[in-house]
Amino acid sequence: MKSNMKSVESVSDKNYIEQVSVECVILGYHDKKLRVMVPKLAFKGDFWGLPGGFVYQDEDTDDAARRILQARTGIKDVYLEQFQVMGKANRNSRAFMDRMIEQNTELFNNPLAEGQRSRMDYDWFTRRFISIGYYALVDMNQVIPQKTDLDASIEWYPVDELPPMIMDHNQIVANALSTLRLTVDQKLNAFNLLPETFTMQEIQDVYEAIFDKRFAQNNFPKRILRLNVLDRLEKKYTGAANKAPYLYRFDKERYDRLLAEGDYPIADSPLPIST
Amino acid sequence: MKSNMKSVESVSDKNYIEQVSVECVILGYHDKKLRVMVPKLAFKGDFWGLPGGFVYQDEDTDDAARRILQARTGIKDVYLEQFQVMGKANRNSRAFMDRMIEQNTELFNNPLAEGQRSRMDYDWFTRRFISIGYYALVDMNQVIPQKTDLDASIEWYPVDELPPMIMDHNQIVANALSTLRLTVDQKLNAFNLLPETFTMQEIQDVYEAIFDKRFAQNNFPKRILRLNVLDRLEKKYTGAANKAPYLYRFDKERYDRLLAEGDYPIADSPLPIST
DNA sequence: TCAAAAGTGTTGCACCTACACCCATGG
DNA sequence: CCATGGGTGTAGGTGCAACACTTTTGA
Repeated sequence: MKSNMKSVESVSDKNYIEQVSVECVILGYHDKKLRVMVPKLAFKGDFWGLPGGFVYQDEDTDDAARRILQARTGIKDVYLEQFQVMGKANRNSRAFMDRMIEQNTELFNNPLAEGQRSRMDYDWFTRRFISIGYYALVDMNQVIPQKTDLDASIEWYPVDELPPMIMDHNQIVANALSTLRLTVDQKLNAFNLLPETFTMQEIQDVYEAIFDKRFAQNNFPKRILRLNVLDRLEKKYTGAANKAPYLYRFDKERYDRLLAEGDYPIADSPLPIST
Repeated sequence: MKSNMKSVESVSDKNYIEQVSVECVILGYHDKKLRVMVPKLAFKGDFWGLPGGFVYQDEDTDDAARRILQARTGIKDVYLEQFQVMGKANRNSRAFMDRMIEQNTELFNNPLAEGQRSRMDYDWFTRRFISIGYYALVDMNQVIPQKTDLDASIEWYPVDELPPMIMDHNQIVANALSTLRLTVDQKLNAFNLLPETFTMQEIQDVYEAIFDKRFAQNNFPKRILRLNVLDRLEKKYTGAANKAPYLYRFDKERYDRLLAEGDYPIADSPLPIST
């Protein structure tokens, strides 16, 4: 495992927790579609895989996810939720690694490669891993996908047009979406997909993208304003030949306060807004 | 770590995945209350802790949870859901272990104890652990709590009268309940808390226990029958001086079929029933 | 005949859907 | 003054909460 592996070489010495990994589903929104940031690996053979990594001994798993996200998104404060553990005994990267090595023999059969270390890294990587799935919600306007030196490319793919990914990564994305749909009414986290301020139509479009379903245009504002967590700001003059829409901002402090005061007992909050 | 530790001695040789544990919240229902099965440890000092354990290299995490559950409940087929990962870097049992050893010096300062192994086990146990939380839903009528040789007692506690447990275990129970409340309408798993057949009043009582909230008596049957997953059986003559209620059975096959056919897209299923 | 609990019907309210209509803006 | 899209109002339907009522059973 030469050159390209250099950046993660001696991975077995890195003071990681063994056999535990973190996988990140980075979700963004643009042009009425939810999108996932997916890197393509810098090897021959068209391998796509979710951004992932390992957990240092002295690091919260949340912080590990944040570190991995920052490398690809460049931003530090990311909305993050842990949503699932992949814990199957036969869950390992051996099939993928073998396919990958087979199609990149010139890299891996190099007699100059540090044979011992390669073997150790191969064994380390292909053990059974318990993987913790996180999803992140980011404002695509603030993020320029950053290639690491393991990536051939890194791009946003609409959730319904994902490339075939390695291992169980397509399934992981599907699970992340299910969880988002199930919990968005409790967590009110969809706003993280938009800029600081947004119009009513934009947030409605986001909800419609999340649920792949249209909502009534007159009720949506009523329902979402009833939550009492949006501030209405000045109007947004776009230069278009129509009425200027109002801008809104999600007041996270107010939401947290309502939660803390117990006025929002999760079981009977003034939700759902997504029915 | 003598005598009582014998049953888990040489834990470091057991081919477990390192620094990963599983904690189980075993939920039952009786007398209008949700209850949790909580063992009390067989040491001086009143230590309660959730049933937990470790994951073998060749074992699914789900199966590890099942194995741990079977030891305490005696039953093999248990409804199980993974709901959270505790991943804080400072999450370890050192504070608990030190308190426990302090109050049980006669066991741990015994010069006959195998000093080396004790030390190794102490170090193994008190490392930082990433813990996977599962909750189980069981029919209390089918379960007799089984003490393992680590338990002084094992009992059902109402969720609102739990003893103070070690580490973050009280918080884990709270999170399990939040998850149950959030997902019960999608998973329709509350039936696992009752026997095979049950009356309408019983399942309503279960929902009321889960949500700590009353539901309208006339609407509840309508809503839950609308789901089209309950079979109405013969009446149940109890000998009581009142009308005999019908018995119902949850038809899991029908539910699975509806899910598989896509008639129940999770996002807009004919739910919720718990509003 | 009565008490107890199961089960059903009625009324009012809240919210949702569908549709129509008004408003602000720039050309 | 018109086209465009934001924003709001109305009418009909559905479902839920509260309450009252009927039914079934054993004593």
